[in-house]
Amino acid sequence: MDDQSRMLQTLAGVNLAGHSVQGGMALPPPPHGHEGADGDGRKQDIGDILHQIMTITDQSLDEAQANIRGAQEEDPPDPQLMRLDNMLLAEGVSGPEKGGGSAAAAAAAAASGGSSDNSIEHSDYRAKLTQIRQIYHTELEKYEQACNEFTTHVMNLLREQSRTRPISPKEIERMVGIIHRKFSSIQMQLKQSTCEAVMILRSRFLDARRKRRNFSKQATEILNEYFYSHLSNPYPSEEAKEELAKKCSITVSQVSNWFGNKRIRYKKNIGKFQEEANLYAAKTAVTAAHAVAAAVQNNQTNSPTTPNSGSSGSFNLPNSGDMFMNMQSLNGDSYQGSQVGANVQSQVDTLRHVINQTGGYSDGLGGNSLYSPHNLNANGGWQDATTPSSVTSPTEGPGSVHSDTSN
DNA sequence: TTACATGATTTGGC
DNA sequence: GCCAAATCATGTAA
Repeated sequence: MDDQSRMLQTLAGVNLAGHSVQGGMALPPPPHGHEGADGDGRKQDIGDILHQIMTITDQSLDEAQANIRGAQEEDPPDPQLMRLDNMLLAEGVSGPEKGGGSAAAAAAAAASGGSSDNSIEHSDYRAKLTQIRQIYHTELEKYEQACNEFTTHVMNLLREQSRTRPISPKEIERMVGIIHRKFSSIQMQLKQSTCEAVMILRSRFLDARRKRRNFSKQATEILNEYFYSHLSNPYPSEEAKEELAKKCSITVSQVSNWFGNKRIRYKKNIGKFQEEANLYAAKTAVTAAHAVAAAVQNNQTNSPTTPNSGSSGSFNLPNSGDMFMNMQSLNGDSYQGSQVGANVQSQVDTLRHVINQTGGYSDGLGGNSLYSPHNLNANGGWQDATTPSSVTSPTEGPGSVHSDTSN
């Protein structure tokens, strides 16, 4: 295996099929349509070349060279080479360097939801891709230089030979053509190896991204707090999702996934989540109680005769959702326990939950009947919840009875 | 090793 | 495009 291949493979973390090495030069297996070009084959080719050099006749070398160049320019591009070139261009290995990496990196970033939480992985990916790119260009340059040097060397030999015996331009063309083909095949192998390395790096990078990682405790706590304090309507708006994503250092789609999973799993087994619900309810109850007390006091101050809507009544307040949205938009952090006072709906949820917990069970259903039946309709949907779309449009609150709940 | 928890993906409905 | 539901795949604790 040659140094270049080894380097690329090390970067990609794999062992590609071994390639023969001679004199530090990569000796790849032939691309399709080329005959054997392994180590022995190459030796044979060089033998042929030397043999041809010895039999070259006295002709105009300059003219021959011109013919060679012309012939090369007219040669149709190898389709496989074109594919490789396109791939390398697309991956950002060849062509102008793109800012910070490649199309693949950009695609990977897009796949991640564009968040910054994977920036470390991105920079790692980009660093490795840059290394591959550097190796590729270094090797390519080396090959081109070697090709030119060797061609010049051969041409010089031919010049010398032409003094003693006739050399036909056709033979010169043929010989130089052999040299170029040989170097082209080496270049092709370099491109193949580079493509492989990039593909492996990319797949590894994407695989790593696909790997499931549990969210941090703090993130789970924040999400749970929001969920249980919005149990009547656990459909965070886009803004709330973004806020949660920011707080939890995850992507918005991860927040969506989390809520999707949470809703379905909660609904499937409310009893199992009861303890967790109690925990978060208790956690936020104190804050909520303080906030409600403050609100009550405020109401008494401003309007002592305001009828008490009561906790059970406020649960169905048509505008409770509006209040939540408005308050949330004011501070943007209303879902946090410390600031849950801003979220009247969540306060009500929490208090209802605690009240239900302490108030005992009305039937034999145990904890399961506590307050989820108020939230889940017969079809399993969140009865009091507005439709997800209405969540983002705070013109209606959860209390405004919808018949089009999701299920 | 196993069972369970959990994040991600897929599928189908709307 | 968002959701519910089912499912997959991996992390984790016993």
